[in-house]
Amino acid sequence: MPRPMVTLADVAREAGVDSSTVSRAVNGTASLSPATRTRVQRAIDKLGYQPNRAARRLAGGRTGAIGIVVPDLTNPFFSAIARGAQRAAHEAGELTFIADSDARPAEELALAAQLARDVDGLLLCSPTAPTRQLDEAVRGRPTVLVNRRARNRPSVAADQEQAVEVAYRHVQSLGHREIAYVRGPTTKWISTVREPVAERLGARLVGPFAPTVAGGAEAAAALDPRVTAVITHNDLVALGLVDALLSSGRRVPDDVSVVGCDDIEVAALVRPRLTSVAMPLDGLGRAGIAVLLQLLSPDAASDADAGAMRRTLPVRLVERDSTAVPPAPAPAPGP
Amino acid sequence: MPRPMVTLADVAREAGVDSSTVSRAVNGTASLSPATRTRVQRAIDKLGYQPNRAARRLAGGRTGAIGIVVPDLTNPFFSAIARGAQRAAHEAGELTFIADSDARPAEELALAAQLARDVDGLLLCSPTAPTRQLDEAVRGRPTVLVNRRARNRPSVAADQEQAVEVAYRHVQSLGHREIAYVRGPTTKWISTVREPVAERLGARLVGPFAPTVAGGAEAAAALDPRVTAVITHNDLVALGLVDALLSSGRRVPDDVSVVGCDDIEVAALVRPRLTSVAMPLDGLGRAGIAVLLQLLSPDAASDADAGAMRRTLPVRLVERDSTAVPPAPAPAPGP
DNA sequence: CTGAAAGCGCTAACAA
DNA sequence: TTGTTAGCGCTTTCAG
Repeated sequence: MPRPMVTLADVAREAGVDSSTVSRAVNGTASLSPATRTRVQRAIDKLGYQPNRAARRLAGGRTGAIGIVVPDLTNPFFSAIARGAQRAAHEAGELTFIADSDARPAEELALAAQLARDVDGLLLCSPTAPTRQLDEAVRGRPTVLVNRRARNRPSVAADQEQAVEVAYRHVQSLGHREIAYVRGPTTKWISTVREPVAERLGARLVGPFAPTVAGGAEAAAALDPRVTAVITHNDLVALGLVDALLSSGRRVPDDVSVVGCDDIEVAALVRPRLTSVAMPLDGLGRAGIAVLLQLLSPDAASDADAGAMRRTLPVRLVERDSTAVPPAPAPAPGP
Repeated sequence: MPRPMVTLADVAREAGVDSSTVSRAVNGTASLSPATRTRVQRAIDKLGYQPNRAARRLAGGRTGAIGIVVPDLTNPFFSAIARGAQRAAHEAGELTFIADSDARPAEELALAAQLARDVDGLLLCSPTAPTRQLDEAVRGRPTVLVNRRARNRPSVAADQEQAVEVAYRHVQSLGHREIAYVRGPTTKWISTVREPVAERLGARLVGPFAPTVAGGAEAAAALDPRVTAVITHNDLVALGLVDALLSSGRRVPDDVSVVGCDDIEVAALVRPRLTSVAMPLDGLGRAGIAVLLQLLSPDAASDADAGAMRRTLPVRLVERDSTAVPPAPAPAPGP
């Protein structure tokens, strides 16, 4: 039988004090005499009191919960970020609610809006909706963007410019000259920073394609045959690309080298093992929570400072078996 | 600027009725005259009213939220179930909160207990804590177990006996005679039903090992060299096993055939493509929500009926490249 | 069919 | 340092 819930009033009665005193004891809102403090604590322990989140929120207090919105939990990229965030939050004593927007901007906004009413702060992972609309959805709740930047809003992201550069330099140093970059969804922030870099470096852009295994297969079909090295939007695309390439009789890395992005777990499991640019997934989640907690802290930074709260995490190339020196060029016409 | 929240009272004022009337209109709790109904609806639309979940819960009503607890979101098995569940819930107009227990029973109980206070019902995926403790944690909130059974409690699960059988029959029909089953964690419900079946069929049990890629690698080392076919606890184990086998110079499927379980997405991406027993992941999530919604419905089944609410979903073998006929046996000593 | 009124459990002034 | 007093927004008797 579900025992009746223990309330503040119950504890107060047990301890022989007023419920507001118990509240203060629980929240550390004011200083109490050591005597009552221990008396209250004993009552709490005896009764097994647990604060009621709904009541707290209704009364305008903190709930101790953080909301996390991700586009797709089945994407290892996001589940890794979510896991890192959740762990960091729990270590700080905060509960997390995760919600999956199914990569639909409307859903993303709806979820953010819903969650915003029930939690103290929000972590929005790779949100695609316009900043303006995001603002409206969260209605002033402290929010940090993960893997996306926006003017004057707290955010944490991996160094995307570095990601492209490190991948490009790698294949370039191997001797490749015809290098392609497979574009992901154009609306993503990540694309807007990567693609100019890729272009400047001299890569030829192909796509855009969906950031999925299926997208990678499509990209394979669209690839110029002269290209000997490909850098992809993410590992999923790389996986689909490699798979399609192999199926069509081309060898990896003998005929074409492939570099993925994100270094998700399976990258190390497939054959050939995928060379990939490792993103600090766990770190992104943790850093996101760290920033959010700071925003939430009583001595909260002013709104002005909040804009300055951006964190950029470095990436790292993990070299495996999907990259090698380019095939010998067709013999040039004799002199 | 975050506009002030629109409340029932605001709507009531706008419509010229009492707030209780608006409440009734919103919840369909009682019959209203068509006239007021439309008047209220118009006011709601005009003001953009959204019910406040915390207030609802505090007042003892439904919140329209469902909690989902999974052991590990980075495990594709669970993220697929969670996705299915979330979609089904959203289609029914329910919000979902997902929490990851990090595969720790204590955490699992804590999360269930926390969530139980904020949602209408719970979906517990592959919970490992004892039934008694789970009961205590959810405190009478409608709860359905996914991928785990317990006496007299609503649950949905894949047909695990069939899973072992179908895998075993497959390699057996290929001609294998020395067949091993790699055990997962012994405390899992799934293990308690599968292992007796495997044993009865004639498989030799090895393990237990962790249900991870690393566990698979360990299993490879522990494998009797005479074994020509292996059925694993899940695909992750199969992946690790295959990888270790290949690294140690044995060929798959030429020397040893491997059958995974769950048919997670990467099973089709690795080389050799993994033969696997597909579990109805999306279906499990959806079925779980379906049962839960039924439990939640006003004409809720009595507790007695609840125990009868179990659903078993069929599995299906997906044959790929990791299984083949066994290698020719070493020539027997001549007659 | 609809209004009035009493809380749900908690926090936050405001007094004392 | 502690008690008193209002609500937070909503559901739900109980009248009418």
